[in-house]
Amino acid sequence: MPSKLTAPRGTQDILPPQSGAWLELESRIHDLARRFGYAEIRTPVFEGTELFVRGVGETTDIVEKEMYTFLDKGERSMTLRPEFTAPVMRAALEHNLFSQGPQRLYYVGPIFRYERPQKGRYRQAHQFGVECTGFSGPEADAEVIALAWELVRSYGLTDATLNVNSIGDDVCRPRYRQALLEHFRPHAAELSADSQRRLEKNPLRLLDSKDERDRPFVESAPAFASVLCDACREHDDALQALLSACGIPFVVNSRIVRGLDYYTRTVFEITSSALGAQSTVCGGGRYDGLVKSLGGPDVPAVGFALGLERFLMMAEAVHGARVAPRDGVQAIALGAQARAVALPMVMELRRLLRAPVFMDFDDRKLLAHLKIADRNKARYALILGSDELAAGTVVVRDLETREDRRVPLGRAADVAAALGESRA
RNA sequence: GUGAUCGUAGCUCAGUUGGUUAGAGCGCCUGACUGUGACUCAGGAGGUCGCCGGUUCAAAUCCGGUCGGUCACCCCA
Repeated sequence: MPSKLTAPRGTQDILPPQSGAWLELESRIHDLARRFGYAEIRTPVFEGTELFVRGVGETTDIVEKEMYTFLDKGERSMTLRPEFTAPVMRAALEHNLFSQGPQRLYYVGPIFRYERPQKGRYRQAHQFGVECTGFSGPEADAEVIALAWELVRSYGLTDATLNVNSIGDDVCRPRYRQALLEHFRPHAAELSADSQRRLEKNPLRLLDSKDERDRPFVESAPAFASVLCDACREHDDALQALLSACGIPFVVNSRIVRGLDYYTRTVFEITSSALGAQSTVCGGGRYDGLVKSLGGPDVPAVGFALGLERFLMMAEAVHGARVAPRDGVQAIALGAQARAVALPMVMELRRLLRAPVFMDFDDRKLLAHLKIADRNKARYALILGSDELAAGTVVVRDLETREDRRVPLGRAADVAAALGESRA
């Protein structure tokens, strides 16, 4: 292919019929969130860079090397959002939402990360996520997890696994860190180069290393559960009991640590074998310190982000590409005169019917028009030629049963009724 | 950022040790069929062989670079 204009690396165009799957997912997301009592929030696609540096964490990979940052014409450093949590908290803070009690917010939209693309990973990706603020108890954790799981469940994604873990709080995390250091340090020389580097910086990260050399040490590492403080222990136990009571299947996975700095206590991931190496479709947890660190009140929060591209990949792996059922009407008018009569009726039908009404304006033979109807997966064809015009009728052909019916050409409502699909 | 691998019609791919005008299937258009679709048959359109440079009498084919796709590492949705 000649190197003409192409979509930037790591981005993709979503064309029909794939865009149909997106539309359906998004509409189910809005419906699901609404039923859980969450309201949508929309924030700018770019923000001042400082927000992400403070909100996501200065030493995280996202901030260190994955952000699309640029100077605007006023010399301000701006960044395309690499995630939603910091912007949502910023907006909530800016508009004083926290002084109005607990908030249940959700978002859907694109995020940007400058990474090498691979399966399930893009430079522009789309996320659905929720943020539940103002509740410090495990019920909020359970609610948020239940919401994410409900989406997975409603799609029948049977190969998904919910992994839950606790990474403690200010009291016990330092203790755990210490325990890990003591565990790994004696074997430092035997660890992978990456892990040696991570050891002093962030020993928690060693736990999700995929390197074979690290495996034996990771497996024998102490679980966070062994050093959890009483408060965190209680929170975690209660969460697990709630999940069980709600009939949500989960596994406790002590290797789930999450990469963003702001998490406290509960962390969880929904993973699937259908996604290749990027096996996480949804990740989230509690981040009680985030709002305060952004200069706001001490408000607890839980949330998650779910990758739409990855979710759709899972859905396709389980269900295959969907075959759309026949739906709608193809209006076929033969000749200019017939078109002039048909067009107003088509417009009227588009008001009366819920299903799509297709019409091609080219001068073609009936045969060609029927082929187009077939390609459009129309259920009915409305045929208006010179014979019909003279008789004041229109032929309604059921493209599935191949039955023809003649109905009077008078009112579109009669035609709609003949199609038996008029809108309530 | 690192590594592997691949770039030939809209799509999926052939193309023999470098050798004339680069092929197939699907899709698209037209016709067989004055007005009744998934089948059939016959035609047709569509390609600077990703791009740039090199080797050669000769490059889709060999070499180098570059861009892009894919997969993995890192990290994450």
